Amino acid sequence: MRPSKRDELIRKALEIFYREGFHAAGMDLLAAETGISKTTMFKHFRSKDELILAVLRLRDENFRNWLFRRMEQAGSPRAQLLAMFDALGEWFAEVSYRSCMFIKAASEYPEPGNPIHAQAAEHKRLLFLHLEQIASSAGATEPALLARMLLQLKEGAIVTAHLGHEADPAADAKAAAVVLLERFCPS
Amino acid sequence: MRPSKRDELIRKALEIFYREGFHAAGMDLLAAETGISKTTMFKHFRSKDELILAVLRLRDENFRNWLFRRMEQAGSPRAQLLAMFDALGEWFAEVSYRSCMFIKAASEYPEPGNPIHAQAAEHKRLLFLHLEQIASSAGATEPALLARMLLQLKEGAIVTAHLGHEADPAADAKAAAVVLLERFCPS
DNA sequence: TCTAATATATACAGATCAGTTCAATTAGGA
DNA sequence: TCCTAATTGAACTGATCTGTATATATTAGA
Repeated sequence: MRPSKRDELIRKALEIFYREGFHAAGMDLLAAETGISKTTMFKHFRSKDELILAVLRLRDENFRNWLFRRMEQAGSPRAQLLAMFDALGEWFAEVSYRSCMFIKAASEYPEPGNPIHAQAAEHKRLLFLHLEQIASSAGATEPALLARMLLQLKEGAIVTAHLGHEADPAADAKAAAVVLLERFCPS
Repeated sequence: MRPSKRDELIRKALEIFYREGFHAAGMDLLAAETGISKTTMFKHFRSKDELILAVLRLRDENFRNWLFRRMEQAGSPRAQLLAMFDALGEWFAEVSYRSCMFIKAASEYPEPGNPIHAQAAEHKRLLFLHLEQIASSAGATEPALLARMLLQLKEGAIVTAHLGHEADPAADAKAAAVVLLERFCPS
């Protein structure tokens, strides 16, 4: 029960950073919106950047758990790969949808050497490793290449859902994925 | 010769915003790095947001001119569509590459109603219209769908080139585009 | 009830934020 | 040369930034 305040802070900070942006959301705003005093925040985290890193760790865990579980429900490896885009479609439909937290983090901390940037990159790497394994299970001729292609469609759909005018970016990405699977994943 | 200071400011502000981010780069930093006084900046632009809008207008013009010219050199419509990814590859290889200015703008101004966000979205729309027309010239069965798919690959490659570990995102995207063209663009 | 950890409010430091004011300076065109 | 517009430096406003200091209040276990 003791670390609950810390967890509560991370959880609420995640929502606020996602909604407002990292630079735009100051520590005073976090204190006001979370009801957690600034003193407590800086007792749990030495700096704002460390809080952001903790937020990104939570987001990575939540997002991968959510996505991979949705994919598992689909059954065959091939169906799992396509199910990713169905999950994305549900995500995009949320009214609070505002793109990917890690793309946003990389946008605000553009230097690759920055720890926040590096942690965002690590999330993408973990996604790749998982997709590569599923592509391999699906009997893909080039699992790594197929995984990279599907992930590019995913990132493109995420950006387009936030920035574009298109009706259903997830459906477009899925349709493209079907074609790629036909080519690289003989069934 | 009179509006040169204004143009110079926009041009230099573009580089600084692209490198540092919009929130991270303050007006004082702009004044220090451009050598243009803050007084002059606020005489040309009522606010920082208006300067950002001017920067995005310039970036839109520059980027589309550059990309479309590279594509035109390729010859046939089908080759033009693929040439987009070759151009992306050259862009990604620049040491100063730090993702897409419009994705970054949308990340820092996440509300769709924000004028900066809207202007970034407009850039993506103009890209779509151009690609749709080329896809149509190429005899695509569904030009709009093909254009949306190729653009998703483009955005995905841009994000991956900034945030990923992959060796050559542009080549991956091009390989996927080849497959999509075979399917949607009978030659 | 005592103890020790944890959280609180409040005020503050020092820097930086966007934006303004104003007098002095520079430059171009007639 | 003269006139006008553009630009400048520098100080300034008031708000906000990250982070700290201090003293008080809350909480939970022994």
